[in-house]
Amino acid sequence: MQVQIDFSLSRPLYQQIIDQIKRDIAIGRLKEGEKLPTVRELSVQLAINPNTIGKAYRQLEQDKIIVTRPGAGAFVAAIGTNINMSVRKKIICEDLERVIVEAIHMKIDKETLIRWFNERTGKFKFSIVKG
Amino acid sequence: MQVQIDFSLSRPLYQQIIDQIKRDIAIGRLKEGEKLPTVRELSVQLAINPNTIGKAYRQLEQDKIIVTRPGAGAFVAAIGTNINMSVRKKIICEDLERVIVEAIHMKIDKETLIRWFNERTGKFKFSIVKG
DNA sequence: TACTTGTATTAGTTACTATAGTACAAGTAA
DNA sequence: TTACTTGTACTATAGTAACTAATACAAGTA
Repeated sequence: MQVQIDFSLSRPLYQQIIDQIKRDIAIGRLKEGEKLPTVRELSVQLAINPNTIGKAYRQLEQDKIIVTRPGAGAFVAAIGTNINMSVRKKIICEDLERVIVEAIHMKIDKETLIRWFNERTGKFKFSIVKG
Repeated sequence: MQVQIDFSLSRPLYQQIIDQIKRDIAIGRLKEGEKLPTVRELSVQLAINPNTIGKAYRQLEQDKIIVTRPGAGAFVAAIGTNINMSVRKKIICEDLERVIVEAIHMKIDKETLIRWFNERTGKFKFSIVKG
């Protein structure tokens, strides 16, 4: 696994780590059961305090993105959620609307935005369609 | 104009104000040249410190979303940007990817996400297509 | 002239981020 | 068992952002 940290970004370091691990899973680069680097390994590799890596792992564990076992390490969990569907829709749609608003103020026309969206969705590994 | 603040959200108050004004413009509810509530009016209406409203207005002014004139008030500016197209694409696409990653971890399938996206784009007023 | 409006400044509180150092329970491997 | 590794927990500290508070000021309005 390869994690890239950008100290110039305002986004917190622990959040950048979470972002990239979730992205690697979503893109299929990290698969269920695969072992993640240890907290101490990553802290050396990225020259970041171990507590910061630990915070990221703890958050990922809480969100059921990974499963950790002290002594063994951290492993990618199966993708899943027990959040109510209407809540999930609310969260995702609010995020989508925020991007749309941003695009409009950047004078991006509708067709361009839709094209970009379709280009991006193609890069990821979605769950199997229900039914 | 009607602004709703949710103190329970972690999103900063000044950011919520910015979000809503930008959204109202993008949705066509606020039109170019229209006068916004005064800093003091909003601070009373929302029971928020005037400095917080001022911070939101200053940010909007800097982003050229509104034009302010001390003594007169704040007014909606024309939608526009001087940001390079490749930079705009980078920003928007990173935002889109973050939503897609989130959706995948919430086990939303591709077709559903695309449907939601199309539903949302229909609600907004995009710029005229170039060319 | 009297008033309104956005902006600027200083100060204080709270929360978050990141670092530092230490300790511990659970799993691994000899 | 023993020695080691791993994620977690804890305390402490420094820096930054968000918010509030109070005041002042320049520019526009009536």
